[in-house]
Amino acid sequence: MALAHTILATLGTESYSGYDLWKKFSQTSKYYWQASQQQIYRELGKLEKTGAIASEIIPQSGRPDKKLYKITDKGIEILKSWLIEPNEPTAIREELLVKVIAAKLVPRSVILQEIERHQQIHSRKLSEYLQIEQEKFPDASQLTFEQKCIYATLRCGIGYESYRINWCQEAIALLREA
Amino acid sequence: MALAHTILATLGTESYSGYDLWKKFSQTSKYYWQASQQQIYRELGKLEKTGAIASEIIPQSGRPDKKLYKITDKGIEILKSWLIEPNEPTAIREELLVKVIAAKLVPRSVILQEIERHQQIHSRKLSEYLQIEQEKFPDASQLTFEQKCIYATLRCGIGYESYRINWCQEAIALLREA
DNA sequence: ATGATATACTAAACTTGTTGAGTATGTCAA
DNA sequence: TTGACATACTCAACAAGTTTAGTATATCAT
Repeated sequence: MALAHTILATLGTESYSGYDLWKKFSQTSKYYWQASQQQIYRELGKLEKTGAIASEIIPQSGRPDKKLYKITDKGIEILKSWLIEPNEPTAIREELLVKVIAAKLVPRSVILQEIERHQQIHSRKLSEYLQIEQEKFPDASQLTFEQKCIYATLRCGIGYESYRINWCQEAIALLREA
Repeated sequence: MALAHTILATLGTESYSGYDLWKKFSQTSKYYWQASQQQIYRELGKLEKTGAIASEIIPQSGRPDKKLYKITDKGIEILKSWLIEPNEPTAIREELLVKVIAAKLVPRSVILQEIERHQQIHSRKLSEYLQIEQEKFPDASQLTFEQKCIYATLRCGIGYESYRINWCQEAIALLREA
């Protein structure tokens, strides 16, 4: 459901082609929504059928033609009515914790190393996000409302990675003891 | 993929019927995996077909018969080989953040109230988890390895809810300012 | 000149997650 | 005695997410 709304929200600010949307999702939108190229193209097709977005073919020389999508008035209405509906918090599905539950079946080092590996992945993401924060949001008090909204999603990403790192450290300490 | 492994991991300790597994998932397993009754029954059917689990029908008087499932040697092997494979961290899909990105389309109070609502939901879960911690894990140093593994998943749940509450507070403060 | 990478999109099979209906029995409270 | 709730399971349709393959052109490094 929400991929459609994420696309509508992104097209609310600016027009994008499917390919550009995918790049946007791989870069800026990754703090809150992850989607593959295929998913985005399929969703764009559906959204165009319902009339929430409209496309225009942009011919390009030397490159394949582009389909530039923009949101329609109907799309904005769909987005607005979704915004005022409450939604449930995300369901938790954490593979790493399933592994922890089944840990006794394999040598202890297997799980400990996997937790450490995850910690490193999250550490790398955290430093990336902190760098973006320094570069793009050096002074939060100077931001417009729209910029604050984007900054809030970055802060959520920072909080998430920090929480993951902390848990990994705690779990390693807890499970390493004899 | 991982629902099958979560079921196998749960059946690794004790035999369960589909209904009991669902209750277990709604209670203890909820810190790391959420699944509906229908999903569990379907997955059990698949797992039995592949021979990872075996069922035994338990006749009951006054109640419908029970299908008690237990893990097979093949199931344990499947679980073990999954455990030693690395896995990627969970993809982030946070509807609330999509709403924050599109916030400018509706009055500011709409988003602020929704964030507050989420904060309350997470606060309720956090106090529930903290109470379970006090009751079941008063002294972490006294636990066996298996108990520590379960405790680690509870700590993850506590960390998650705390991170969500903190972010909600931060976001409300950030977005409330003029 | 060969392969890797980037642009730009389409198609389809498959798995996973959600939603709703249906079957059948028992307990407990209003 | 009627309805709500709990036990215990099956089936089916649909939406969302994953995986793989394909079309076509351009740049860049080895």
